[in-house]
Amino acid sequence: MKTLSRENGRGKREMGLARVTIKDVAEAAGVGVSTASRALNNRRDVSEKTRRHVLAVAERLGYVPNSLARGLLLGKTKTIGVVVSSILNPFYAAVVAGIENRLSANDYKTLLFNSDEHPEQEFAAVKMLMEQRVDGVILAPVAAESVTVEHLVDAGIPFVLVARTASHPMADYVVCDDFAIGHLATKALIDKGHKRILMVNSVGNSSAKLRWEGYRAALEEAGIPYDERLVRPVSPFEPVENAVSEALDEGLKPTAIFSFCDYMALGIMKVLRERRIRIPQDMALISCDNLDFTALLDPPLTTIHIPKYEIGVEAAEALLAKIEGDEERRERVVAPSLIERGSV
Amino acid sequence: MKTLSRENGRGKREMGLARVTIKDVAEAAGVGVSTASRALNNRRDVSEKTRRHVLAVAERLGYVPNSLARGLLLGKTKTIGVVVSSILNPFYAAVVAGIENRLSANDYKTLLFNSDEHPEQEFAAVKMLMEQRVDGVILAPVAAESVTVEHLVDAGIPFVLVARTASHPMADYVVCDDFAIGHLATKALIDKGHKRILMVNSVGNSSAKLRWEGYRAALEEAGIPYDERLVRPVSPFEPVENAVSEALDEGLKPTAIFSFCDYMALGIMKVLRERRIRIPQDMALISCDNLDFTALLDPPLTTIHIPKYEIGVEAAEALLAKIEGDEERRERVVAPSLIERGSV
DNA sequence: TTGTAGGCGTTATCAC
DNA sequence: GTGATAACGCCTACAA
Repeated sequence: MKTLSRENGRGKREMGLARVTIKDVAEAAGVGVSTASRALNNRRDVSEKTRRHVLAVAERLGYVPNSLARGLLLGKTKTIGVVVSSILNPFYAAVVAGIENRLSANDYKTLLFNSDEHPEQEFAAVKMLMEQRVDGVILAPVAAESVTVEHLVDAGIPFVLVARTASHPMADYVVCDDFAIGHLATKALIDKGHKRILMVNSVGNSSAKLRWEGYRAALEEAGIPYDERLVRPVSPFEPVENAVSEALDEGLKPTAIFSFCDYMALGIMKVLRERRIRIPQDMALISCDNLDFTALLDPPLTTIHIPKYEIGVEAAEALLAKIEGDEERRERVVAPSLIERGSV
Repeated sequence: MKTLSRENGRGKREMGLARVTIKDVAEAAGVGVSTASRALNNRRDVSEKTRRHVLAVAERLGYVPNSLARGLLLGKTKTIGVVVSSILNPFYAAVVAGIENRLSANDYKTLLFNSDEHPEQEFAAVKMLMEQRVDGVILAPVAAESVTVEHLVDAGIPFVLVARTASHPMADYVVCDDFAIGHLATKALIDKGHKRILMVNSVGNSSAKLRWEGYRAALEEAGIPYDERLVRPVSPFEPVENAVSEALDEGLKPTAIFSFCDYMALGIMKVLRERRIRIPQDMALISCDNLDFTALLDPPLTTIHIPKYEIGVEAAEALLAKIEGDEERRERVVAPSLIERGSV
């Protein structure tokens, strides 16, 4: 029965891995394991003298506590799982940065997964997180109807949706006011005299739906008829360039474009540049996110600011509260704002 | 003695957490735990019939394997720790994306930490990773002289440096050829007739040092005297704008600027714009990274392409090989390339 | 204040 | 092909 342990032990020693356990520390310090444990965890019920001694011995031996063992015993890992579509998207990078900073302030680790906008990948990620026994999950759901959210609710894992919502009545969330975004952007365009506004939208998620509603509301308020053909849902797997080119070729004669995000705006600008369509003289362009490079584009991009980092921070706080046992529903909607620059 | 376990059990059940263990599955399926384990892990030494039965029962009960327990026993977590300065930096976002994709292809999880360019934070991150018992670490060291690297070597944890190196002779790494970058950029400027080239550099890390050497080499080859005042090391905590403004105010009369990265170039462009210094007519600007927005800046930025994603992939592969027991040293240096656009 | 022992959930070993 | 059992490293209730 020693085989397993010896093999493991040797394997690790060969690689020089920290094989020192609390038992080793206790023995070397000439105390019992529980005393060592108490000392290591800065508990009060140890004499100051032994505490110092144990700590010194642990240091000398290069003792590294094993979170796996601790997590297994305690049923808590101090780890939060985060699932967003892609960390390559600076929008989510900012959100995640906010989450991570807030979480680490409370001594929580962040386990990050990308869904790449695939519901299956999203689900698989959450499954992994459950196996890792994370204490909670922060999720930017791929779709409004999300099996993943269902699963999270069933499993009883504390979670908070971020940036996007899902239609589950139990879900807490921290999002930007997407209706307001759609309305704000469209109205800004209308105020400049535009009537035929091409909306290059995302598809499937809650933001796309709500911004579209905001777009329609603004049109209606201004008495401008809604033209379905002017709304282009672009899947994340399709290059924006194609969608824009198509729309432009169909003779819809838009005079302005409302882009779902700054990244799409980049593609749109590329197409316009190739076609020698000048911004804003021939075509106005407004976008969303306010990523930091937008101010230095040619022309500087008019965009809707979304407090990305702050949304991440708030999501983390909401989750922390839930984990601490706060039963209150959290439905936080933060306000966007218009950043006027040269593209409208 | 039941107190602890009962309390844990209840606590979890209250929250609805998956409390189903392999033992529960075994009992419900009417088999022993080892049989259940074999079935769940798709081992051959189980009859197809029982395998299917066990799997069905597990599914019905909503069994979620506990990676903590498994990791504790096996001494392997299938988790890799990654430490970069900041995921907010699109350069590292790309590197991490490459790492994550390659790793998940081999069923490894990625545990991500930011160092924020602080050696202490970097060290703390690695400490956490060790507590989590990660199987390996990928690190973009803050400084060339790194206690963290030392620590990693001492602990015997397989690791690979990425994007930057450290001066430890034992360290494997995957980097871009920073000397070549410095040389390439400087030469491109020299070829356009520039002689007074302001280098806005980073500080402390290996890339900064090597690019500076490349810069000097290119100058020397062209017979241009090296002027120390034209090299500006900018710490990550200092806004580039200040450094550039200062340099400009000192009457050094540079005709071109070599920026350490596209992000710094953004700040540089802001300053130049405020001062009504035209690019490239009054001042040439070349940068590094080739982030995707650079093509659409005003003017489009000439920059050195660094294969960020690929570097991440290669680092992951190198680490995987090490973990599999490959003893071979890995010192991979990938080539940069010049992307000529309108800023030079 | 300190030591002893049990168990968290899993898998490898060994006997059947 | 299957089942019992011993660890992995840790923390805490209890006894001393």
